[in-house]
Order: sequence, then structure tokens, then C-alpha cells
Amino acid sequence: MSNSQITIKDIAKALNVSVSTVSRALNDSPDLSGATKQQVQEYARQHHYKPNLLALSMKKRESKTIGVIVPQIIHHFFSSVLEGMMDVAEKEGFNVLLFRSRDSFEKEQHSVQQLISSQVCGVLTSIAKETTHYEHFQELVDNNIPVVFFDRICVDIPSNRVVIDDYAGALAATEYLIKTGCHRIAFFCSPLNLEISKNRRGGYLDALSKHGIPVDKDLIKICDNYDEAIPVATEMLQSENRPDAFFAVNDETALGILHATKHLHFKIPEEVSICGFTDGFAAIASDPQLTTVGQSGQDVGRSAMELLVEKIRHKGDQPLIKNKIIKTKLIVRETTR
Amino acid sequence: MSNSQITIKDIAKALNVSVSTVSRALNDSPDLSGATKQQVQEYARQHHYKPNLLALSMKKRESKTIGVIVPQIIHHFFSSVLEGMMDVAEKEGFNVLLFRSRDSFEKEQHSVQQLISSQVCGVLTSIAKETTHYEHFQELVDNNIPVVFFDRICVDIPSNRVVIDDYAGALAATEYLIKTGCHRIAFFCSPLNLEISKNRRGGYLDALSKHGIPVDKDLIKICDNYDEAIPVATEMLQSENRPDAFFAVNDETALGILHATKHLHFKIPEEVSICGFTDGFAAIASDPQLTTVGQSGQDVGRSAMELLVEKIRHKGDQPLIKNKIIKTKLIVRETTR
DNA sequence: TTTGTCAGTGAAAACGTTTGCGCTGTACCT
DNA sequence: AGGTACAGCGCAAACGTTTTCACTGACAAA
Repeated sequence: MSNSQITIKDIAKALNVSVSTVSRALNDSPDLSGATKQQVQEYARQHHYKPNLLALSMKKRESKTIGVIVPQIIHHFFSSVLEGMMDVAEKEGFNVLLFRSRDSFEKEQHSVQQLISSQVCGVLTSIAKETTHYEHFQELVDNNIPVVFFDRICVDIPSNRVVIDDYAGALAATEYLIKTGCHRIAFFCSPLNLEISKNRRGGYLDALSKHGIPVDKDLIKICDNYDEAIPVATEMLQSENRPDAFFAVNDETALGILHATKHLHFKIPEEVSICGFTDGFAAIASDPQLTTVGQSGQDVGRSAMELLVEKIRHKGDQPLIKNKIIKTKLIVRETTR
Repeated sequence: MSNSQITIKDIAKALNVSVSTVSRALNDSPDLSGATKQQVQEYARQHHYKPNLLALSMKKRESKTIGVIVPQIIHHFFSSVLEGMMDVAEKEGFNVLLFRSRDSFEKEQHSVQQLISSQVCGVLTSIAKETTHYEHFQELVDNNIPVVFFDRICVDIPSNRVVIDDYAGALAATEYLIKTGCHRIAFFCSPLNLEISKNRRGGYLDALSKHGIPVDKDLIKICDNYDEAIPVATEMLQSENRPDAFFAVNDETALGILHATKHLHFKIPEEVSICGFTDGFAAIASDPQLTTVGQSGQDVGRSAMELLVEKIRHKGDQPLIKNKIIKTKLIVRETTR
């Protein structure tokens, strides 16, 4: 809010013309005399006139604003996604209203309400870990607001999606571990209500079965962060039938495992191989450097925003559902043979 | 934008009352009969009525929205700051409009314009590396929009500021290096138009002089990222009068130095000590783990948002300038003796 | 009965824009 | 001269709210 912002009315009064004339002058309308136009534009420039976006949005019934909900911001993947989104938002002339769910269902729900209230013309989101039902997202659809889910998608809502090729990434990573001689491969993943968990586990399991390795349920843990990974990995490594490789759902977890492994003085990668998922900065900074499945958050963000903008532009057209799959790339470094 | 959102008018028509009545009912006004109120509220609930924030903001002339401009999003410090800001924005009921300058003056300027146009009721920002003049920020002040600068502040504009205690942090780190026996301490920093650079350099220089160590200009480099740090550090380490310690303006740079040092097979910390600034996740993931000056981005973000909210609430009061200094903490790990 | 009070509601203006329509006056055509 | 055409501009409605003011009717006090 501002007390002193100059409006179209002020200009009209000062120049002794009507508001419509000012409006037309500023929009460079063809049915205005050059002189009047110039005069108005000049005055506006000098007085730093800026259109009131709220009024404009009201009038035009579209806000040129896109809502984004992420579970967390300090997080290599999500901040990369945001960065990518900003790239195209900027290019396409949209502003971004940011919300954060902290993986809480309630906050996610509230954010959606705010976004609808704010008249955003589209929403990009990755669902909270807690979320298991989706009425709030359905409301977006009911209100005719395009939604694109990214990464953690929602299969119940008809909408566009951008996902990492989790299955292929996990498959490739697991196969690589197998090919380099590992056969007791532990898998650390997030809760299974998330699609990404299901898909990565699918890749892991299929890689095992493809190579005739039986699944050992004791090797699969729900564990997806650095701190928890340390004790869990430590315990596994101390068991008599210890794993000879770990595949983790993200880099933090993998680095927790790495920490535990080094601490127990296992040789990496000779005795224990480790592979992460994401390829954040820490994967390079660690020693040994982490082998990981690279996923470009920026590509995800860019694609999601592009899809959304396209959907906004062609509203009312065919409501076809377009999905985009972002390829991963196995980045072999020093924690695997 | 949405075609189908239900408005107060729709409710009025459906219930055969006036819009004023509906408005009052929804705001729980005391001078309405209980029956009418209940009826309206019930109808609104059933039809998922949501107030149009744009209209509301227009009317009330305040948008309950805060603008944030950061140079970059994929960046441990800035994403931490954002996270902290969201904490208090959420608590205080403000929405956040996010912009990113990519350290470009032009983009920063454009973002400010958009924020003014968007009628935000306050702005939080950390200036772009390129920025050397500040008319655009002055415009915010002229429009009576409170601004709080954080981290990379702007001294020319009368406004609140939240800064890391860069000077003290750098002083403490340098002194620690000196006390542990280093006397040729290199310093890698960002361009000097940024206050943080000046202050950190100030701390570095004062620590040296305090301990009677002469300043060697060859030991001071403008270099603030991983990739550039590697060749620069390599060259320094190969010189005959090599440094025995490095102090870098951020962790990425420090880790670049670490990489170069390990590559040349210097013993860390016996032959070369390294200290960073930030304490991101990579500082723990690296091996040896990085000694660094911990700065809590979240605290910075929280404080900045708190200051801003306070300023918004007490608009028109004394325009006193409050600064907040966030303490740093030297976190000694394995890259120093 | 007359007056006053007050609970309950509606009408209308306002926030800053855009835009369809209509009004004026000049210039051109016949 | 009479008519047409159109350039140039203003009026007013509309977007969804809130809020001031005024109105109605019921009921109590006189």
C-alpha cells in the first residue's frame, strides 16, 4: 500500500483531460492525437506513473501472477526448480507468488485457498509428504485455474505433470551397482505415498529382478535424510549379512550413509558402494565424491512453467493432459567402482 | 483468472438480499440479525466462496503482500533467508511475491517497478552485485513503501537493515587461523562494491594488524566461486611463497580451494588451513569437513521480515531506522588445526 | 395518538482501470 | 449549401469489495 502513488486520475486532473484519454494515451491507442498522447506520456514519465496492477487485474480479470507451492525452500532440488521457474516466468511476463507447505497438509490447503483468493492465473506445485487427499487441488480445477504438478505429482487430479524419470534413473543406478559387482544393495527411500518413492522403488526392484537378485525386505528402509541415515546405515553395516551397496533417494541421505561408512572404516567403493539421487553441490564437495543420479531441478522448473503458461494461453481449448518427463543422468564419481 | 469464482453478488442474488448484507454477514458484523448471518455464511461455505483479494486490496488500499528480491535462489544462504522469511510471513498473514535479480541491475530495477505496481506493502531485498546506484530503491521510499535490506545492504537509502556481523565473523576466523599458527593467510572475496565484502575484508585486515602481520596484497583475490577458486588457489599454492591458510568469503569458494589443495597433495590442516563462510550443507559433506563461519540465513530472513512487518504496522510513526546484526559463529571442523 | 429509539437492511460511492458508445467539430465530397 | 465521414475526446459502466448514510418498521415511552 502506498499513500502517494500517482494515478491516472491525477494525471487527468493535472492535464485537464478525461481519465479515458489518459488511459488511451498510455496504451498508445490509435484514436488519439499525437500531441495529446505525447503530453500525457511525458507527464506520466516525469511523475513516475506506474499502473496499478491490482486495478488492472480486476478489470481484465486476469492477474498475470502464478502461484507456486513448494514443500521446502532450503533444499537443493526445490530451490533449483524455483530458479528454473523464475527463468521462464520472467521471460513470459508473469509474477510469482510463493508459498511453502513444510510438507504439512494443512498449510498446503491454506496456500491453495490463498492462491484462489489471489486470483492467480495458474498454479505450480509439488505436493506435501503428508497429503493423501486432494479436494483442495480439485477446487483449483473447479475454479478453472490451470495446475501443473511437478516432481511429487497428484495422480487423482486431471492436470499436467512434470516428473523426473525416477523409474529409469533408479533402474540405471541399480543396474550400474549390480554390474560393478554389488549384489546386496540397500535402498533408502521416502514414504510410499509419494509417487517418486514408488517409481524409484520400482526401478530398484526391476533392476534386481532383471538380474535375478532376490529382494531382501530388510535392505529397504524408509529413511530420507542425513541425520536419520547415519544410525540406520551404521546398524546395517554392522550386521553379519551387511549390504555391499547403498542406493538412496537423495544426496543428503547418501551422504549420511557415506559418513557412517567412513566412520566404520569400510573402504569405499571397494567394500561398499554408494549412490545418491539429485546431484547437488554437496555431491561434488564430498570426499569421495558422490556417484549420483543427476536430475536437473532447473529443467523441471522451466518445463513446469512452460507447460503452465501454454495451458493458460490456450485456456478453453482442448483440455488435453500433457506430461513431461525429465531425463536423469547417472553421474559416476568415486563412491562406486 | 477464473471464470467461475463465486462472488458476493452471486450470493446476494441467490439469497435475495443486498450485497452490503452479504458483506456484513461474512465479516460477522454485529448489526445483522443472527438468522441472516447464518444463512449467508452457510451458503458461502457450501459454495466455497472465497473473497477476491484483489478487490479487497483495492478497496482497503493495502495488499497484505510483501515483495522479496533475491539475487539468486539456488544458493544455500539465500534459500535459507527465504525460508526464514516465509516462517514469519506465514505467521503474520502476508503473502510473498518473489523476484530474482540474477545480480543484474536491470532486472533488479524492473523487479522494483513490478513491486510498486503490485502495490506490495513492503519490500525485502539484497542488492545485486552489479548495482551501484539506487534511484529505484529511492522510488520505493518516495512511494512510502517500507524497505528492509538484508545481507547486501544499501547504505544510501534510509531504511532498516539486517546484516550478518561480517566484520566480527571475519575477524574471529582470521584470528583463529593466526592463533593456530598460520601467518600467510590468503583472502578470497567478492567485488568490493558490496558492503559484505568491505566488512569481511575489514575483519581480515584488522585481525592481521592486531597481530602484527603485514598485509600482502598478493594474498587478496577477488574470487567468489568454486570453479574460479580452483585455478587461482592452485597458482598461489605453487608459488614459492605460498600461503599457509585460506579464508574465503563463502563455502563454495573454500571448497574450490580445498579441492585444489588436496589435488596438490598438501596436508590439511597441517600444511594448509582453510576456512569458509556460510556453513551450508556442503561444509559437512566435504572431507575433511570445512571449518567455516556459520551464518544463519534463516535468522536473517526472520529478522528482516519481522522488522518489515513492524515497520508496516507502525507506518507514519517515527521513521526511526533500526538495524539488526545477526551474530556469526565460528564452526571449527577439520580444515583448520 | 404521537414521538422517539433502534434493530435490520439497502443504496450508492469509492478504490484505479479499460472500453463501448456517443458527442462535437472539422474537412471533404457532391 | 447540404450531407457524410471521421478524428478526437468525454461519459459512464464495470470488475468485487467495504462502508457511510439513510431508510423502514416495530416497539416503547410519553
